[in-house]
Amino acid sequence: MAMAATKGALTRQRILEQAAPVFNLRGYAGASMRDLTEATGLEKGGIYNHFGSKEALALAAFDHAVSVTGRRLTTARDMAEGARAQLIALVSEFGRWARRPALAGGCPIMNTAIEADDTNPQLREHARNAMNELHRMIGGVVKRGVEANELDASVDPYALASIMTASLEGALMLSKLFDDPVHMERVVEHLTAQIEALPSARAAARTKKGAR
Amino acid sequence: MAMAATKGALTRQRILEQAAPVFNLRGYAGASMRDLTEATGLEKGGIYNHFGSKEALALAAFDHAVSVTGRRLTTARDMAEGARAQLIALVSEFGRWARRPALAGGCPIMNTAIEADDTNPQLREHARNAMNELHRMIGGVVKRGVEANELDASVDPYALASIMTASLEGALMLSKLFDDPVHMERVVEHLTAQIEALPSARAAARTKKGAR
Amino acid sequence: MAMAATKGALTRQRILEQAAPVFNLRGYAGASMRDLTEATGLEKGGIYNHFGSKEALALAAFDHAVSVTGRRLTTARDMAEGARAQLIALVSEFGRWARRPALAGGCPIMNTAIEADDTNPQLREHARNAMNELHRMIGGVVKRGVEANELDASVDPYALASIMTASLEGALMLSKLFDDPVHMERVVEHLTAQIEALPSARAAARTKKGAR
Amino acid sequence: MAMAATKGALTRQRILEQAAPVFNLRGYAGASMRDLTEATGLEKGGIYNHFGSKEALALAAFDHAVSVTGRRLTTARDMAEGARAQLIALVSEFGRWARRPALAGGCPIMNTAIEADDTNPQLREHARNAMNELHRMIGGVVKRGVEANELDASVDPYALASIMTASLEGALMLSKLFDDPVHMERVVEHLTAQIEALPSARAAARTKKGAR
DNA sequence: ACTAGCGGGACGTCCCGTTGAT
DNA sequence: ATCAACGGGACGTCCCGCTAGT
Repeated sequence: MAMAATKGALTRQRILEQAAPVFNLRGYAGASMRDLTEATGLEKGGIYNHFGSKEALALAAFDHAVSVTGRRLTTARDMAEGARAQLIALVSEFGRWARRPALAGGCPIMNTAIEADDTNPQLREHARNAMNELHRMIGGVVKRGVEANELDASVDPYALASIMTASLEGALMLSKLFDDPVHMERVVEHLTAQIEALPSARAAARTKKGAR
Repeated sequence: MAMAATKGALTRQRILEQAAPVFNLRGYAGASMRDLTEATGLEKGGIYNHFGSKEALALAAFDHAVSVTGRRLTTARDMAEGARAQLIALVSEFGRWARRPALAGGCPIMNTAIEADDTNPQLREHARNAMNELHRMIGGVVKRGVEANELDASVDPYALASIMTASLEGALMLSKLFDDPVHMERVVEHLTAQIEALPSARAAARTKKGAR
Repeated sequence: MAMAATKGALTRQRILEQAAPVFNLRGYAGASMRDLTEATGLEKGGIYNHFGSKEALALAAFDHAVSVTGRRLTTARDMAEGARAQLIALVSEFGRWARRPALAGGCPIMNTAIEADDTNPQLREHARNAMNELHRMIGGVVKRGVEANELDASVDPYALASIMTASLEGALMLSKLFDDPVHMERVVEHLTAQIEALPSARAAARTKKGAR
Repeated sequence: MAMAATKGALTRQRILEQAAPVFNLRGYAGASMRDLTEATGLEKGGIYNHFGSKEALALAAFDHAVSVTGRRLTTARDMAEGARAQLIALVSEFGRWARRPALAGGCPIMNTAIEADDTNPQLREHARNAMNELHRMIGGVVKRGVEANELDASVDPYALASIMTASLEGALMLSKLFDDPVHMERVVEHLTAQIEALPSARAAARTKKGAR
């Protein structure tokens, strides 16, 4: 039973892997079924066996792309210890994508946000969810840093998340546009300095403990 | 009369004004000639009298959009005095667009950069030029601030420009995606603080002189 | 004054003469301004000086065509004496058009009736008026024949008119379609026999006068 | 299945049925693709899948129209017995069309003959064929009447056909133009009388035998 | 009366996304 | 999974009827 589904599921997976970069490079409006058949090596009918419409395939391919890139970030984060180190690991991993993209075409979340926000509610919803995950990933690191008395409680987790997300995504866009990683490098450097300069909780703790 | 060629030019201008938001909202691949005829009130023939192709119209509409939004920024800049004030004025004007877009659909430069960077060399070139202008606008303010002994020479004009551009564009994307201006507000606040904290030239001079 | 209008009026007349066969051959929808400029040797502006629209020119050209062909019929009629002879003259003249059209393209009234009856109320109205004239021309000959005691009062002028008009127009269509005058010849022969066989008034008169 | 090709053929048929009255009403030059898409409910692509060009569709629609109207005539003919009765049945059926057209817009053969004779050789050829059929339908009834010793051999089948066709077509045109069936009624009455008065073969035989 | 150019829109090709038969 | 065919509609060319400027 589980095996019966296996072959089809593999094909489905293969389609997603090969369709994701196509959508990410050409956009959802710009990618044609022809582009997809060429990328997958399947005929249209073959694709339609697994996805009811181009729209459904686009959504699944987007989710696939997000999960791939997301995994890269969580892995990077998990290899570091301490809030500042984890934040810097995230910045650093994302920054690397200016030279070696995690997925051809750039960040799928930003690409989809830009293309779909005014035109495709379904895709926009997926993009919102994905961006939220990224946001929460960063905010979560900060939160745990505060809880672990590593960062001062005055650090607003989601303000920092907004700033980091915005500048990293913006920098990726700039570096892709100019085909020049320098923009990303500047932003990475800036963010790293900001993160290192985040106020430590020790002072507050000391105040509390040793006060009076 | 000298003004003989007027009528056609007016129509051309009208087309640009009405086509620009269409392209900016739907993307260049997503905007159909039908969308454009509906937006302009002209039929295909009427449009093709003024632009040789949809591509040519897209380029002209992009340039028009850029010049409109660019003018907003230069105006804001010119109403302030001093490098820091001008930088803050730019940030503030751009930040306003999260609530009241200068052009329906967001920043045309970012939108076009995202859509066209992998697919449309012509558009990408225009987007590069436009982004370069923005970059130079910010860098220029810093440079003149240094020359006027207002900012310390250690401030790298183009590093700051990359950081500001990236985070503003990224923030606009976030606020549009979530339909929530808070992301832009956080970034504006952050950038404002950064700008205010830029080292003054006097301090550096004093330090040099009075050191030891 | 009268002379001042002369040159323009001549041009107007020339346009009508050269436009009429174009419309009659190609139809009003099928004739383009280009066809008309080529036929007249004028540019579009030249024609529009004399006619406010293609529609207006078409109406005038139709009326011109009708007056030309109508004149041929009245002339033929007026060269004969007596009702039967006049009717036969009309049939004969119309019949001649199968071999030598009075106007290139056939009978403008029928052509216009066929083309315009469902689509162009203005043209249809002109066609109705023209056809009515033809009808009255035939009916008038019969009427006067009855009044002159040449034909029996039992002859219905307008029934005969309908029959003659219908079969002559139909025959012209057939002969044009097949490029074969035989159809017209058969109808002319038939109508001539019918006309000759129309009951004379003498019998009725005699009856009246010498009745028992 | 054997019926595999069914769907497309049905659509093709539907297009013909809905395009035929459009062409018949507006003419072949006057009917636009837009008129046809509106009438058929299909878009251009849908129509061009089934017909290679507007011209090809026009020809097929004409043939369809002719076959529909032709069938009406053959049915009427076949419900009568004897040459005279069959001729009268044909006249009567055709005459009915002045009040209730067999096809919106009148007789497609005449309409096409008038529009296409000077401009469209292909359509003219189809019109010739169709008119020939009608001609032969009438002539055939007469011929068989002669062979069956019902009509005298002196009756010329094709002369009668010309006269009947011409006057019926002409009468239909008149009644449509004036929106008044009286013209058709007069012609139907006239033709009916003519048909009834056709010399019988018996009379001729008797004459021959019993002459002098 | 000519000329250039306007805005309109018909036309037909091409390819899109989708379906169904095999 | 393939393949052929379907209906849809975007695209751009071309020419239409008409206007304005000279």
